[in-house]
Amino acid sequence: MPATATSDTRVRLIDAAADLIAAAPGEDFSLRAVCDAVGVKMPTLYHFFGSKQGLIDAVVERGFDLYLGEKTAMESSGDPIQDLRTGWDAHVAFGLANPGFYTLMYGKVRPGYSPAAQSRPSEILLSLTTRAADQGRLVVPPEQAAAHVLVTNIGVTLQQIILATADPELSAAVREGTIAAITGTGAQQRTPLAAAVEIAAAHPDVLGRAETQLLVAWLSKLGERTPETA
Amino acid sequence: MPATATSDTRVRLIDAAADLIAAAPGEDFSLRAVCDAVGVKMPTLYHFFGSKQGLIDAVVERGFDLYLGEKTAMESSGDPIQDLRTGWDAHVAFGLANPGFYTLMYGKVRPGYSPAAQSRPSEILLSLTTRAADQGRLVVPPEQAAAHVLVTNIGVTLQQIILATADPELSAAVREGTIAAITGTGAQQRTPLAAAVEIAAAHPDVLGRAETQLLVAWLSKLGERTPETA
DNA sequence: TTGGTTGATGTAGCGTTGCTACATTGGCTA
DNA sequence: TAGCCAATGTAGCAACGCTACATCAACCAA
Repeated sequence: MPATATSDTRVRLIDAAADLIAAAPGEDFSLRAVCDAVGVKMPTLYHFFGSKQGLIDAVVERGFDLYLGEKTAMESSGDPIQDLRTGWDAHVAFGLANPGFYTLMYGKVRPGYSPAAQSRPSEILLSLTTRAADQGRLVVPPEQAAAHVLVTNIGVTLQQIILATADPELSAAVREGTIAAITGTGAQQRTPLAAAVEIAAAHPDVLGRAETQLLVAWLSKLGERTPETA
Repeated sequence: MPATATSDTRVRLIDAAADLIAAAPGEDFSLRAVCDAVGVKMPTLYHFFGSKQGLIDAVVERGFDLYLGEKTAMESSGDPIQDLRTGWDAHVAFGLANPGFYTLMYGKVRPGYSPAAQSRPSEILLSLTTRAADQGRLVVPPEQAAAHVLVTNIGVTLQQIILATADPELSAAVREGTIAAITGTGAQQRTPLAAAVEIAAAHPDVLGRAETQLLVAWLSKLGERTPETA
């Protein structure tokens, strides 16, 4: 009797499937259980989704919508590397909060297959590494940096889902290790600020004399106020 | 009529299952297909393995036997960190060569479940990090170092299985990034200018946001025009 | 009004799946 | 020789993904 907006039934089927998946992440689920939950017979489901994989695809799409909805809610800090950090933590947090969605989005291991919607967050990631590269802060191409971040971020998230335990210490360690690897930042023995001052002073023509003088002053101030970088 | 050694049928069932799994890694497989391949009926399979999961467990066990057989074939270099590198590469190589086994061993994501046999390679890994820690070469506890290595190693392997493409460059980058993270030996490959950018961007409050942005731009320009400093 | 098209749903049933109750066989041992 | 037990077959169950077909309501053109 109903038929409210643009196919309410379709949405309810996706919701029911997502609920069943969330109740048993990583496990299989029955289409008949989905239909029973909505109060509809199987041909209706097949009318909308064509196959079980079609329904799963729709659920995955919704998962990425949810994920990106949370992610775009946080504004950029202006620093791409810092954005990488908050993006990493958001990724892990989403996986732990939604293991059902996450295992479908990133936990299905089959050669040659990955959900099309994966490209959406991947492009955001790539834009961040590209900005970092434009600022000369990467020691690897932005594509490889993005792949490096994605692969380790997924690995650390899947592991925590399997253990059913959040391990923020491990996540932070892998995160910082990854960022250090793509930026070339490691344990320092000499202060790079002093070295940067030398380079600038040796090439006053590149920026102009006044700008160089100001740059040197700023670098010195930075060195005084950030003693941990020495 | 046969009945050669200690249950030949059991071994042949495992072999047939492994073949089917290898033919379609990550996909499901049918017990009847396994039985047909061996020329036996289902109750025989159930006599030996009790359930489908029982058969899968046996296949996984064989997968770890295979993996550890390859792994223990390579002798120790004497240096635990170097052993970590060769162990990493052996792990990735095994996953790429045996995606069917590997997805069962490390690719099944279900909260609270992981194959018992996983502990065998994990203990080898932990003994390596423990030796490294005894030599004072780790900046984190050996348990966290082992977890860090395992998680990134699995992540990089699963990704390459999904893409059905070996990416030795990415694998090596993640490997070295991970080792640098647990040993604290940062790759000193980047220029002091990039390091200065890093410090400035991490402390935008010292100079102010606009000034920091200008400073970053100047340092980047300086880097482009003074290639000899790289 | 009429008649046809289209989307949405139900009835019924197909073949396959994991699994099992039960019967049968064959070799080993008491 | 008698009995036990591991190994295997026969037959079938319930649940699964999927589909041919019919039905019904809504819309739209003649």
